[in-house]
Amino acid sequence: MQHYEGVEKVRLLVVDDDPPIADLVATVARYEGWEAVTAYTGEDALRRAAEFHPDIVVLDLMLPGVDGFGVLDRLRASGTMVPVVFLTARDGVADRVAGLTRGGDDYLVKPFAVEELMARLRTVLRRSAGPSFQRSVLRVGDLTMDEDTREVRRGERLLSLTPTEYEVLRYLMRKSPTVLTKAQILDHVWEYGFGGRSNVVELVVSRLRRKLDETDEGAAGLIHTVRGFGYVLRQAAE
Amino acid sequence: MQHYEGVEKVRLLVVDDDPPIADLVATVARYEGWEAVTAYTGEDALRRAAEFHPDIVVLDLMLPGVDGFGVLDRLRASGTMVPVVFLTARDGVADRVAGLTRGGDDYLVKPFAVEELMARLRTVLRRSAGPSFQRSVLRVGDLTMDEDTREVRRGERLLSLTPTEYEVLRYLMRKSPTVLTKAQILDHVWEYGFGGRSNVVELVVSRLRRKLDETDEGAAGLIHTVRGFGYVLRQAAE
DNA sequence: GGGGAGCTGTCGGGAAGCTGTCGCTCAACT
DNA sequence: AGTTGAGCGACAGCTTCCCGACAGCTCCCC
Repeated sequence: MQHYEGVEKVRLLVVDDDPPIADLVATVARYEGWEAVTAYTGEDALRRAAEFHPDIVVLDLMLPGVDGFGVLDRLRASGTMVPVVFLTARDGVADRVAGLTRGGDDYLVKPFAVEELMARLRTVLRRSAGPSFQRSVLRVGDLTMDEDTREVRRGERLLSLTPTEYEVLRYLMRKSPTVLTKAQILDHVWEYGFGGRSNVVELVVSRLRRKLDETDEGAAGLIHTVRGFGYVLRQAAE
Repeated sequence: MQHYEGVEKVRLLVVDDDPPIADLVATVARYEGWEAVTAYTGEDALRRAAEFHPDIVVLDLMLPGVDGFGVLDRLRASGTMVPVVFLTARDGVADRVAGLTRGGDDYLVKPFAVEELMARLRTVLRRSAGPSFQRSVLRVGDLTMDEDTREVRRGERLLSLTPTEYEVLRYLMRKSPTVLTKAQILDHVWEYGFGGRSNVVELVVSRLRRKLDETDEGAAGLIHTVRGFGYVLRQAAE
C-alpha cells in the first residue's frame, strides 16, 4: 500500500480476544474495500503480523497471554513501524495508553462506534503516509466538512454541530448519494451494543436539517427522506 | 468464484432449522443459477461449510444445539472469511445482532421477502469482490434503476416510487424480458406467509404503469399484460 | 464539589403517506 | 353475446415520519 486511497488495498490486522468484536471491525474494513485479518490472542497476532505485513493494526489491550503492550513491544522489537490504534475498556489503562499515542498512533475506548474507529484509522494512515498528506475535506454541493479541523460549512456559513450530529452528517456525506437506512446509520454512528431502538436517528436528522437549512429559507434541503427506507444527502433535484 | 456475475457459479450455504425456509431460499438461489446447499443444524452447517466452501452463508440465529453465533465463531476460528447474512426473528436477538454484525448491514428480520434477501446477498457479494465494485444499475429500454441511490428514471424524468412499487419494478426489471406470473411476483416481493389472496399485484402494477407512462401520452407502455398468465417488462413491440 | 450549560435520548401527538379490500367497469377470448 | 380475467377509483386502517417538550447526564468552571 502506498496511498490509502490508491490502487492497493489497505491491509489491516485486528487483534481482539472477543471474536465478535474483531470480526465486526474486520467486516467493516472489508466493506470499505480493505483487506482485513483477525487474531484472537497475542501470539497469533505476532504470527499474523509477520506474515501479513499489515499497514495498520487495531490492538485490544486486554488480551489473555501476552497483553497488548507486550504485542506492541515485540512488534517494535522486530523493527516494524506499523501504526497502531489501541482499544481499551473505559476506565482501564487509559492513562498509560495516552502516553503511547505519540508518533501517529491513536486509541479508542470500548464500546466504540464503527464510524469513529474507521475515521481514526483513516487519519492515522494519512499521517503515517508521510509529510505530504493533505487535508481531508468532504464536499457535497455547497456543504463542506474538514475532518481535521472539524469545521462544517454551508457555503460560507459556519455551522456549529454537536458530536452526534457531526458523526451522522459525516456518514451521510461519505456515502452520498447512496440512500442509507436508519438502521445503517444507527449501527455505524452509535456504539455497538447501543440498545435504543428508538427514533434517535430521526431526531438527529431533524436537528441537522434545522441547522443546515437555517437561513436559506425555502432553499435546497440537502437531507432527503426516502419514505419507508431511509435518508440520503444530496444536492437538489427530485 | 471470482466475480459473482462471472462464469463461476456462486456457492451458497443456507442454514436454518426450519427446512421449508432453508429450502425456499436454496430453491430461489438455484433458480438464479447459483449452487446452493442447506443445513438444518449448527453441526451440519460446519460440516457442510468445510466441504462445500461456500462464497456466502445465510445463517439463522435460532438454531438447536450450536446457535448462530457459535457457528459463526467456529467458522471464523477455522480461518474462513466467508461473508455471512443473518436471519433473526423480530424482537429476538435482533439487538445483539444489530450491534455486532451490522457493520456491513448483513442481517434480515423474519419473515422476509425473498427478493430482499437476494438483493442483500448480491450486495454483499459485490462488495466483497473487491474495492473496485461499481454501482449496480438496472436498465430496460429508457428505464433505469440505480440500486444504491434508489433513483428510478424514465429517460430523464425521475420517478418517485413507494417501497412496494420499487420492489415489484426491480423484480420485473431484473427478470426482463421474462414473463412473470402474479403468483411469482407475490412470492418474491411480499414476505413469505403473506395472506392477501387478493389482487394486490394487479393494483401495484396499475399504479406503476401510471407512474411510468405519466407524461408520454400514448407512448410506449413498458409493462405488458400476458392475459391469463402474468406480466412482462420490456421495450415496445408486439 | 456545587452549579450551570449543553448534549442526548424518551415520549407522545399529529400529520402525511402507503397498502390492501371492495366492487364496479372494461377488455379479451370463445 | 356470454364469460372470465384485468384495471382501477375510492376508502379506511395502518405505518412511518416529524418534532416539541422534557429529564438525565456529563463536563466544565468557579
